[in-house]
This record gives sequence, C-alpha cells and structure tokens, in this order.
Amino acid sequence: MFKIDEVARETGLTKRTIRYYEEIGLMPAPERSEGGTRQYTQAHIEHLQRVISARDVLGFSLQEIQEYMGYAQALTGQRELYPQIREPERQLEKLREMDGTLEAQLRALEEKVSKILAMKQELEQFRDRVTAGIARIEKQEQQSEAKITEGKNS
Amino acid sequence: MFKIDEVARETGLTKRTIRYYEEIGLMPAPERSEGGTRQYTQAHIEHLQRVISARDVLGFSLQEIQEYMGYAQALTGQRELYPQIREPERQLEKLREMDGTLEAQLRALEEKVSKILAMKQELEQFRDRVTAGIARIEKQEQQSEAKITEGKNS
DNA sequence: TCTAACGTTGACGTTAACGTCATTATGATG
DNA sequence: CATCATAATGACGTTAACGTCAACGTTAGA
Repeated sequence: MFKIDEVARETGLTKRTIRYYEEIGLMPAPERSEGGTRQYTQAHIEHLQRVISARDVLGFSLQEIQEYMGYAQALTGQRELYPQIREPERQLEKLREMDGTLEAQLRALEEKVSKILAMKQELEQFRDRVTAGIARIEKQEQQSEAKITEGKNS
Repeated sequence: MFKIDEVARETGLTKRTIRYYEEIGLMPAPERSEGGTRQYTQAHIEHLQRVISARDVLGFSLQEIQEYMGYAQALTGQRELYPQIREPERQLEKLREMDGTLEAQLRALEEKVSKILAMKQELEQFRDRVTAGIARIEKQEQQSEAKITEGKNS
C-alpha cells in the first residue's frame, strides 16, 4: 500500500497529475483509508507506467489513452474479455467491433514505426556527415601541427 | 506557386494553422505578392509534411520540432552544414555538439520504436484472443443450426 | 470595372493538461 | 496528545495549439 507521494516518486508524475488522471477516469480510483487518504497498490503504479508510456511514446491524447487502456485492461485480465452478454449474436457483434478497432490500431502502430524508422535513417545520414566533418577537421589540425613540428626541426 | 488554400488542401492543415506555423517560426516565411498574398512553393509543402509527420508520429511539441527541423534542413542542404566559422576550433566544437544531440535523438527514437513494438505485441495477443472468441461462437452457432436441421429431418 | 471569392491581420475564445495556491483534514511520531 | 509533515478538496491560473470572428484589402473572372 502506497501513499500518493510514493507513487509520485515511483512514476515521476506529480501528485496533482495522479489525482487528475483519477479524476478523468484514466486510472481506477484506489481504496481510501478511513480518513480518506488514497491507498495505492502495485497495480496502480504499473497502470500509470503504461499510461505514461502511451502518452510519451505514442503522443496519444489522454482520451485516446483511455480507449487504448480499455483494451490493455481487458488483455491483462483485469476486466473480462467482454461483458456478460447472453445472446451470442450480440457477443459476436461486440467481438467483431473490437477486432476492427484492434486491427486499425495495429495498422496505426505499424505506420508510426515505419515513419520513425525513416526519420531515424535521415538522422543517421546526417550524423555520418557530421562525423565525417569532424574527422576532416581533425586531420587538418594534425597536418598543421606536423608542419609546425617540421618547421622546428629545420 | 501555391496560395494558402491549396497548401491547406495538400497538407490537410487549416489556413490558420499554416499561418500559425509561420508565425512561430516553424516554417520559412514564403514570398509575398505585391498585394501581400503569401506564395508558397513545393518546398514549403514538403516542409509542412515533415512537420506534420514529426508532430503526429513522434508526438513532439512544436518547439521540439523546431530543433528537429533545424537538423533536417541542414541535412537537405537548404542550409549550410555549419555556419561560416573560420576557426577550426570553433567548428569542431559546433560539430561535436551536433553529434551529441544527434546521438541522443537517435537513442530516443530507438527507445520509442521498441516501446511501440512492445505495445504492438500486446495488441496482437489481444486480437488473437478476440478472433479465437469469434471462432468459438461461430462454431457454436453452426452446431445449433445443425441440430435444428437434424430436428427437421427426423 | 465591378464583384464574388479569397487572403490578411488583429484580437479574443477554447480546450487539454496540468500548476499553484489556500484551506482544511489526516496520520505517524516523540 | 500535541505537532508537524502529508493528504484532500476546491478554485483559479497557465500554456500550447490552434478556432473563430470582424474588418479590411486583394485578385481573378464576367
């Protein structure tokens, strides 16, 4: 059981942000002590770390993260795969909807990866030019040093 | 030569956004007609597309994109690799600084890619569970259909 | 040349994602 | 049990990234 300040230290978020994420439903509300103090578990911390990852890495808005986390929660089994619907027809419908959403998200991720890789290549090319420039100048300096030494020796 | 509305259509940005990007220095100010109308070139459009890519794919803030674009511009040769500095010492210093920044950015990109791939794997696992669920229900429905047919035949 | 459609420049509005008080309650500690 | 660091709540403030509206100038076509 952690208090909010420990969670803040663990995750790097501020206390305000943690409460805010709870407020907008981005994280499950933790249990409270008798007096009302929030008591977090390890699961809350992990949840937050996934949120942070999605926020920073994917640049998702917090709303988008909510959708994403819906699936992630279901995946980790914290929530049932699909709610208790009796009619197989409705179940199928729901599952197919989820399948479609997931496919779309996967495609989006793939596109992001390929775009990032393209940028990475550009940066690498540029870095190569920079390192080549460094080598060139260093060589020139060596040569002028050599000349100075030569001059001394003559 | 394009007018702002065409650029907007090409890039998917709004006119307001295009002017805003110019205002904050995120894109080079285009030439103006005698009357003051902005006249964009193909280069401007390409520039904007790179900005969009960095914004959407990397989730960079516009400020971060400015730094990134600084290097990208240098890379495409639109700006000199490094300004006309005469002293090789200062040149070296500048180049090494760029090298450091580039290395850092490359590491950041690599981390992003690996995190995205991790998320992708999770989503794929989940999708597999969903498709399995779909298959299971479809099979059940087939079986009950078969029973009905059997009942008819008896 | 006249006009409708488009462009420009302010200037204020908006939303997301928090930051920053102030006030009041809680809880571990000597 | 007194006290002092923490926690909670509420409310207002802030910043980035545009949206929107008004007032006015520009341009291309009949």
